[in-house]
Amino acid sequence: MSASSSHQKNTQRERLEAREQNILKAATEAFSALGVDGTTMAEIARRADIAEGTLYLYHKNKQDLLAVVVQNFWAELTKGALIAVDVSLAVMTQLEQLATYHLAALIQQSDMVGLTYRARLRHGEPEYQLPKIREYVRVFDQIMERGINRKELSEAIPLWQCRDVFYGALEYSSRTLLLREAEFDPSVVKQLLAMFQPYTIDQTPLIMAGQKDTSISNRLEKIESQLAKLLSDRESN
Amino acid sequence: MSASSSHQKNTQRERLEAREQNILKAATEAFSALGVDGTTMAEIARRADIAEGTLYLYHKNKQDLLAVVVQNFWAELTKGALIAVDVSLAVMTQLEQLATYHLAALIQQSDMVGLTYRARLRHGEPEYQLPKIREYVRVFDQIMERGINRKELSEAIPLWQCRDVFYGALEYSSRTLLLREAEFDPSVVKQLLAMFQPYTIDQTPLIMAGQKDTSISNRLEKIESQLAKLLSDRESN
DNA sequence: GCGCTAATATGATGGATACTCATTTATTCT
DNA sequence: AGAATAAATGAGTATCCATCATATTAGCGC
Repeated sequence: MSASSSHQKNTQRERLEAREQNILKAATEAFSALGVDGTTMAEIARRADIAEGTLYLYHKNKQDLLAVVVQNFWAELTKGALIAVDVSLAVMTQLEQLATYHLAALIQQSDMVGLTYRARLRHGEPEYQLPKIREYVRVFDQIMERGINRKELSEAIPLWQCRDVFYGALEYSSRTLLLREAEFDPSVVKQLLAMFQPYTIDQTPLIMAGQKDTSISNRLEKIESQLAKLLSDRESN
Repeated sequence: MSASSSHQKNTQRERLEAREQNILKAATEAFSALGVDGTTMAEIARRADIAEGTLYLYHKNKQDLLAVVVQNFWAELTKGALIAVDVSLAVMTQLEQLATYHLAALIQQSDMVGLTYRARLRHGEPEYQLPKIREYVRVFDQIMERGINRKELSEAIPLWQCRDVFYGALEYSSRTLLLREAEFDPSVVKQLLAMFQPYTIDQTPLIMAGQKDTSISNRLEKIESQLAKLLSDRESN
């Protein structure tokens, strides 16, 4: 094989790949700016600088294109989440990092959340979850598993229910913040994490700057036993 | 006024009202069964047994009709919630009732949740919340207020964040349950309520079997009084 | 009851858009 | 270079939302 032919083939493939990316970008921007119904296939084609018919060589239909856009969004989000979380830190800190990242992303790209709901709605099929969202959600699961392995979290922790509380609360909070036209609010994350405290088995106090602090019930138990001892000593006198 | 003329006028109004209800019912069933995109205005008209053009005498357009359908759903849900909650019981029990009712409704009418997301999406307007949903959400707020007034909940409770956790978690959980094709699961409610325990000022232990235990502030108060006694005893010696 | 007026209902029609397909253009292989 | 294959095009089609001129019905004074 000659270098030139190889090169040619390469650039050809690259051109196809580039076009694919072009379409993805054009569609993402259009959907995001104009909404699904406000975006015509003609508009996407125009933005990607191709003919309308060409779109259908890359994507079966509009719904399919939307699904790809949304999947791509969540895949990117997963990448960012993995970077945002520092596995060397305490798991509660990791959760805080993930929650902060997640909430900020939802607020900043709220339009994508709307598109996600729209993409899920494939009528007929029995409520299907996009695979890339599944992957994203697993970031949380991995942190929790780490926590259990490291004995920082109780083994009895109801994993999937915690996950639902975590993502559900953040999603709802992002909507609330947007409705109030408010910015990112760290207290949301703080409050949410506080509700997970009962599941922690804390060894070291540290963690969570600004957070008053950690496993209160653990410390309470210690105080209670000390007090009980003092009182019983007193009585015996 | 003659009885007959009054009656006539009445039936005329009633007929309009009945038609309105017919349209609402037809639209609700169609949207629910076929999805927004799968439902044509012609189909709704057919189901309501009127001409297509007549629809537009009652509703400006499809989006508007969808909004009415969704609003009606949440209004009905509010009625049900008010019945499901027994204000004479402890607030945590009321929360449990509301959570149970809410989760069951979301599962049973999951299609309506999808329609709700779709109805919210009015592009251009800055993320607007449907008034009837606002009313529904207030059911939670009222319970919480009662709890504070009755001293069953801490005054320091972050109300709107708790609300977001409550509804967010339940909404997310309903999706999870549906994906697993599972039924209503009371443990979801139990776990969620357990996370609210730290905010309770419990006078009586009861509530929530399985929950390890209860009000930290209660324990703190006890400790504080014991400590104070100890210290004052010490000083008097 | 009988016109007259206002309110209500209708469905054919226009305009817009998602998707198809016959044709054209580009690329690869010999 | 030329045949064969792959990719791209955009005019055409079917569908659907929304409108509006026309038709039907109801209200009401006489």
